[in-house]
Amino acid sequence: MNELKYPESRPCSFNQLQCQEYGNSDTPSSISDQGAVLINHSHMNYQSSQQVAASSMQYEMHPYGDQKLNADACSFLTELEHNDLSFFTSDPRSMNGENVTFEAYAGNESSQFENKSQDSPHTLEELRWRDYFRNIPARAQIAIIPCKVCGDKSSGIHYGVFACEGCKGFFRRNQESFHTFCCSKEEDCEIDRTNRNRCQYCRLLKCFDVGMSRDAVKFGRMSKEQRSNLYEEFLKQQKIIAGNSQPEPHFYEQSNSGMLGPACSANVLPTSSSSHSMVANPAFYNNSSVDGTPSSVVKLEVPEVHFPNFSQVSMPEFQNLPNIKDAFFDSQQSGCRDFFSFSDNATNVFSKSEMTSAASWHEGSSAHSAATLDTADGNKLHGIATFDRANVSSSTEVFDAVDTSLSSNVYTNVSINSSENGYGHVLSHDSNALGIYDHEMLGGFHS
Amino acid sequence: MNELKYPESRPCSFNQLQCQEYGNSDTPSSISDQGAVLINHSHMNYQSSQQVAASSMQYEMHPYGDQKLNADACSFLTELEHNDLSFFTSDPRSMNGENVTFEAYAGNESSQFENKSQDSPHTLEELRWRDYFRNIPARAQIAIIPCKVCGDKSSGIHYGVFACEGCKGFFRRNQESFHTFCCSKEEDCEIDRTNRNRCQYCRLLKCFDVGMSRDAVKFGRMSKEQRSNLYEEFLKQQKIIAGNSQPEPHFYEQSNSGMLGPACSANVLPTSSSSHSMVANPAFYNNSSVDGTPSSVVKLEVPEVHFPNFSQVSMPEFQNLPNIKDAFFDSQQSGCRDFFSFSDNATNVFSKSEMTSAASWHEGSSAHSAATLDTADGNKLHGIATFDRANVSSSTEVFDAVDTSLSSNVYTNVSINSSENGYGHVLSHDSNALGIYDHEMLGGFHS
DNA sequence: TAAGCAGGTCACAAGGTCAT
DNA sequence: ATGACCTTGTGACCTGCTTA
Ligand SMILES: [Zn+2]
Ligand SMILES: [Zn+2]
Ligand SMILES: [Zn+2]
Ligand SMILES: [Zn+2]
Repeated sequence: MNELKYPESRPCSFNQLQCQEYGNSDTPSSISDQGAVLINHSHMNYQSSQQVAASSMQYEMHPYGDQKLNADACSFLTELEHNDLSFFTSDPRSMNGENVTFEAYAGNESSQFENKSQDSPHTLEELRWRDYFRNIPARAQIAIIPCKVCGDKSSGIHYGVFACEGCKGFFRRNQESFHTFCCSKEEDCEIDRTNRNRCQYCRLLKCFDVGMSRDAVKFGRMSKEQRSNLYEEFLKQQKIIAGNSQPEPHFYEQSNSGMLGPACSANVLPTSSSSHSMVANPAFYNNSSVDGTPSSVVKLEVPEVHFPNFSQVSMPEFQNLPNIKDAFFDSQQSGCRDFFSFSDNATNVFSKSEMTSAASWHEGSSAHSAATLDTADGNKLHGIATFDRANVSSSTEVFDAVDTSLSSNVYTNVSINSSENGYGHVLSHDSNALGIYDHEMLGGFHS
Repeated sequence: MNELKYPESRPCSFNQLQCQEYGNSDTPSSISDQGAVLINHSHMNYQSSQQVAASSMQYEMHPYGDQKLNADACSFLTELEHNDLSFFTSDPRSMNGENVTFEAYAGNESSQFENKSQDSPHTLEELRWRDYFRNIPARAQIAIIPCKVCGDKSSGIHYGVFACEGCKGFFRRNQESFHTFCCSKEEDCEIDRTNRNRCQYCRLLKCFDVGMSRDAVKFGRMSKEQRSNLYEEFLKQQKIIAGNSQPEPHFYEQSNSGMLGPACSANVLPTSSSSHSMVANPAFYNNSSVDGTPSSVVKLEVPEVHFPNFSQVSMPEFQNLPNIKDAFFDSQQSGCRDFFSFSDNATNVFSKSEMTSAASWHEGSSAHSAATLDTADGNKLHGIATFDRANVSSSTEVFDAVDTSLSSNVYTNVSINSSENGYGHVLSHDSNALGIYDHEMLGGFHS
């Protein structure tokens, strides 16, 4: 039975946790004769603790300046094997609630997350990839990063460390008042989400071990560099998640409708229209009776999955959701692989989802895009975005590359000529899908 | 326990501040009988809720509303004596990790620091001098100067004093509305970057103590005097930083090679090559046996000074230094004076160093530059930069003004046609110095 | 013009609350 | 005692006004 006690003195730096004196020592935890634990923590000042946190997160220097990288973002699009990409791009600066834009990047066939080297993030594709994910809001990225203490979903950087609400409160309480903890085992209890409350001693120990400290407190909003570091950590976590996922093979039929452009192995996805619900509707993909009769029907095995925070939300409702300012929905192509990330920018992020199918089409003044996704955790998601085509068309680059023929309601094999970042507002999934194409997509919601 | 109150009325009079004690004890750590550590944490009153008026502190009105800085101590620039300047210039926007650029200005021979007149700042020389130091971005100078309140990096003169963004905002908020703060200790809490948020009372107190006041607000751009004062403050800070290093005196020889252009009183600096170390190498200047035999030798007493953060760093190591993204190394010429500034952009800056000699030369695809510097505090620094000549040549302005003859391996007397600031990546000091010229230089490291 | 700061903004985290 | 949720101070960044 070991006892962990610590003093109540105010700015609790680590050196105050020492047993005999207040000077610093690098000595790790040791056990006294009586079994009481003497914990020696090295003093951490503001900077050093930041560095510890950073190093523990394996931060790498950002390899490129923030602004310069978008320049040639889409230069490789001409190399696309499948050029039947349909998307809209516009200058994000011209974005607003009404102005719906859509962006697509093309890359190579390799999966951005699975295949990229952790150490050499200097390929153009990876740079583009990173540039993309910077647009995922910090809160969503933070939620992906586990608590350094217990592995639960972190809620931010607390006392210098990514930590969950629980560990944050636990650490705070133990900073505020006097406590004496004991470990009934070997002082090496594993701390995870489920058992973090079983041993306060080891939990507090771990809090210190991972670097939690009042001296590491950082107020105010993140600097750009910190934001970049957060992004790096997020990326790292994405890779881990992607590496663990075992998506099950799925079958779906692909058919050439003959309506699409020559280079497009087109498919027709008949859909039920006008559901005005944000919940994914498998019927959307299975229904074959639509006005525009497809030449062939694609069947997709699709579980019904609700988009978190968007379930059962009609389009007008969606636009007025209090927590959602706007939504972005952009795509990134790398060969024929599809990749999709969806987030409500609050707590839930579905990233590293393989897109098994996607469709884009026009409908009067609207442009639509739909996708089916295999998420990293084995679920399937469906997303449909409707864009105000009139607004999109006002941003030049877009329709230069898009077949705007409404008569055919399909996209032809078009080349992309815009490299700007754009965001597409996801307004609803109500639409018809008349074409299918393979590409990588990324999508998310800004809140 | 003291309470600090002050009214909301705009010009917050100091004498309206009141203090009152309440709250927390400052119990230090204690050791239990069994040797277990008992650590007492005081409750930290994030926001004082219960305050009781008691003893009032009397503050006197701050005597100065406007912060008058020291008189300008500028040096005077004379006409050019030596035009044998060799350098590279390029648009910094074209810079990248591979693209090394280099820029030089000419100055006169008189010592900027030692010989300058304090009282008559209106000579042509002084004007030039001012024009010169204005080329050190004010923002960079400001960043060197610590916040008078907490010591953090200041962002400018706020409410009359150099202050960081945090203390600026803190003071503003407390001017805007009524607050009541309490100190849980002795009203003398130390305010630094780490703990500035632990006692609002003492922080505000210090704001006043250092002279922050709405009456001291200064609008608009800096006057010349203010700009000069900023520079003085900057220099002062530099000296403090530089004073922490204790370089030992060192010898080096200087010789006239006769290989340089007509207007250049050329010298040859034999060097040991390929040391690949960022530390200044006196042998570089002492060695007289080189391919290009010098015609005469000059002996100078030179202390060996290591560039902070770059000591003993080989070129490959340097490029992978965790804290350094890239480095800039640029020079600015004004007349024939040499000026050099070296910084890791974090904590250490060696600026206003007189360059007593400099050399540039080509070596295959590389361009090199070496310099010896008399720093403002009387030390001497040595720096050598190697640039990828191919990349430099791709940025136009550079070689227009440079003799690129590789056969002679020297620079001729060329005229400078670019005044832009350029940044060069310092990759190593490994090189041979075959030419010497006098010019002003600025160099530094981006981190 | 451009430089430079006051003030505003709002992303963030500390600390408080309270149902469990 | 815990932790999801809330309130509030903080400060990095931006905008607009002012002045050289
Ligand atoms: Zn946790
Ligand atoms: Zn335990
Ligand atoms: Zn400060
Ligand atoms: Zn205090």
